[in-house]
Amino acid sequence: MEISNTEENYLKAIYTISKLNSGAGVSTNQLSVLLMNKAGTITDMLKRLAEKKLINYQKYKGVLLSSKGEKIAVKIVRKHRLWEVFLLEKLGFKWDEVHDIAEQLEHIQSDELIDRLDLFLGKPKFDPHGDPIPDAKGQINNIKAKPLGEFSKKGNFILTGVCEHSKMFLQYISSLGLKIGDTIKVEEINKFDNSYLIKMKRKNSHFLSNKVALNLLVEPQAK
Amino acid sequence: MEISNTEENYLKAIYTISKLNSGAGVSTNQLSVLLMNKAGTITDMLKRLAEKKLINYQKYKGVLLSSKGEKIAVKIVRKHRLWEVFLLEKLGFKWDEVHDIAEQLEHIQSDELIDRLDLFLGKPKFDPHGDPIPDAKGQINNIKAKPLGEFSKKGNFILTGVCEHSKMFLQYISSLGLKIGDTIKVEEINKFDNSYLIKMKRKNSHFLSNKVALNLLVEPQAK
DNA sequence: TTTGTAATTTAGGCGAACCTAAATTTTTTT
DNA sequence: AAAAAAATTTAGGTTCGCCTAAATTACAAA
Repeated sequence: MEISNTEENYLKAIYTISKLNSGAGVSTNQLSVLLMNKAGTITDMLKRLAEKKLINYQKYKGVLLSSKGEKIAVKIVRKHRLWEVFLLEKLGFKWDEVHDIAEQLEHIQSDELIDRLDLFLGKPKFDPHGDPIPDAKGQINNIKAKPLGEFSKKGNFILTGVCEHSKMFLQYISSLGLKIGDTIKVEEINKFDNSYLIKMKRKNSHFLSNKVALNLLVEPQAK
Repeated sequence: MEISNTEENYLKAIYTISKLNSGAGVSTNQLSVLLMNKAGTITDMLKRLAEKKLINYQKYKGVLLSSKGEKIAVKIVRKHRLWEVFLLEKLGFKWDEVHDIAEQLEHIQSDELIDRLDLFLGKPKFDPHGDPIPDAKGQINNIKAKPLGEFSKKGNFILTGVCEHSKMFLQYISSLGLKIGDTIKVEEINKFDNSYLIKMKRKNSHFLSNKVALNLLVEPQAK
């Protein structure tokens, strides 16, 4: 079955919003805002997607992806994030420049291409923003990442992403020698201001203010 | 001005055919064959492209690119060939697998992307088929490559491309250990059947039939 | 529970890019 | 140079993806 770029964008939008909705039905209005189309246009497309069995749609009741539709949406997310990694790591783009281009690249059709790109990039688990990259089977590394600042236990964590994307912040954490995927060991937590004393592999210890810690997404190390 | 993917494909097709025509006007029929659309469809589009001043078109008289249209066509060719190099050299695709994917990638819009890709690939002058890659200004390295079979002199040549792109042919020449960029030394030419005795760097000598030699694009080594 | 408002759907239209079939122009053949 | 054939254009129709405006349904408030 042929699926147009536009249809792909709708599926992706439904996917994204239903995640934010924590799985609840996605409304026409929400889609109209995200996709910047009029509500009537959205309804038109929902009908078409429903005919193709890509979504479960009942008039006035909101919409959710069918399993077929979800498979496609996840694949687009996978492609998007892989291309972002490529643009950043291989071509030297900045964090804030990659999104629009990845938005185009995510529609390139070739399974072989995705597989090879994945391999070329070293099968990354996270994209430059710390979001997980679904694997070839659509499995998403469903981490329970939270800001480091919300944990109050010592021990090892893995840096999986950041909340704040400003140049200043990113430069700061790079200057500490921190990058996505690194292991961070929390040695002390200061009860008074909730600052952290951390240590990275083969590096010196550092203090992190609570403000910084709230912007570092980590997961407890599996061990 | 907005130019759609479809319009880009038409410009590229006109460009390609007019090269083969050695610069003569491109007919509706030729376009209809190459683009696999009906003649009436072609006429529709030619009118639109003419309105946008991308082509010079007179009813019944064939069509040529305007300078504006040519600029765009050359850029698409540049993008196509750069992506081909990427797919081949970085992702390990085979010669015959890259075309369809590059056909999609050539429409990605971002000047920054092309520039960075170009740099990443080492500013290659030729694509995997030996066709020249226009530079950022649209200049094409206009080599005087001819089929080896049309030279009747001994000495050193550089393999810059092939005429025949079939899997069988490409596999045959790979099996001889030949690839684009290699130096070929012609040691003997058989006057009777115009076959060639050649030698490559650090390899054994081989016979090449005239038929094969006619499909190898070479240029005499500068030296 | 009725009424007003917000969300959604329906209806009718538009341009892009395709099609078929008929009309026209060019080219070739006799 | 006239007739036949081929190439091209025109006319009218389709689907996709969008729009506006009107009608309908759902929800919230009085």
